[in-house]
Amino acid sequence: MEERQRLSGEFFARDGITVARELLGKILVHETKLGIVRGVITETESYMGEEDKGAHTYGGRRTQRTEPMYHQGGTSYVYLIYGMYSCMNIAAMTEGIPQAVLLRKVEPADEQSRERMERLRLEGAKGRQNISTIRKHLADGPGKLCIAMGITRKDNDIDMVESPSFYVTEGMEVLEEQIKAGKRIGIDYAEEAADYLWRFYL
DNA sequence: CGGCTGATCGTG
DNA sequence: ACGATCAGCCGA
Repeated sequence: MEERQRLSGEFFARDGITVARELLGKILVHETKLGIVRGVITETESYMGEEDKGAHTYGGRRTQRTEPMYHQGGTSYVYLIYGMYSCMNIAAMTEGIPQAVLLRKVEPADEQSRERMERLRLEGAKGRQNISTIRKHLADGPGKLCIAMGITRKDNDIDMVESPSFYVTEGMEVLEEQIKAGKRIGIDYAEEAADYLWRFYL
């Protein structure tokens, strides 16, 4: 298989909106218990530091949980949501500036990845869902994305610029006009910030 | 397809 | 107590 170039520290050292837009079409790579799984990123959201009412770091909340958001661009931030799902983010900017990009959706990058993602999702669903439902909604949400790519909180606070098993590579070319924007999901409490068009998708 | 709701637990 | 969610169930 053709090896693609890994994204550099410079890529992630930019603001969270630029990184969220530029991540579309790139390939998230994770070594799982079933082997390597590759997913093309097709939906992201930006969380913009201490001023963003929708962000965990709003008001400068630097706690054990939010610490990875403060780390250098390219650091993973994986947290537990609603008691049972994980959300996967990648920090943007530099140490001390807590911007991050939530990964909301991926598509399998190849057939082997598709098979592995289906198996991981079947396992994660514990028999509550049939294979056709899983195929239709393989990784189309932050929780499902994490299950499909085998991402857990063990993968929190990883330097994705250096890690041998968790990183992002170049992928498909994306033109500006292919990028759509909308309101972020699930942050109705964030007042005016709930209306910012900081969700990006293809 | 759209709206509503229970599940479940680490964090502050 | 409270979620950067999901899946099942309902009605259209």
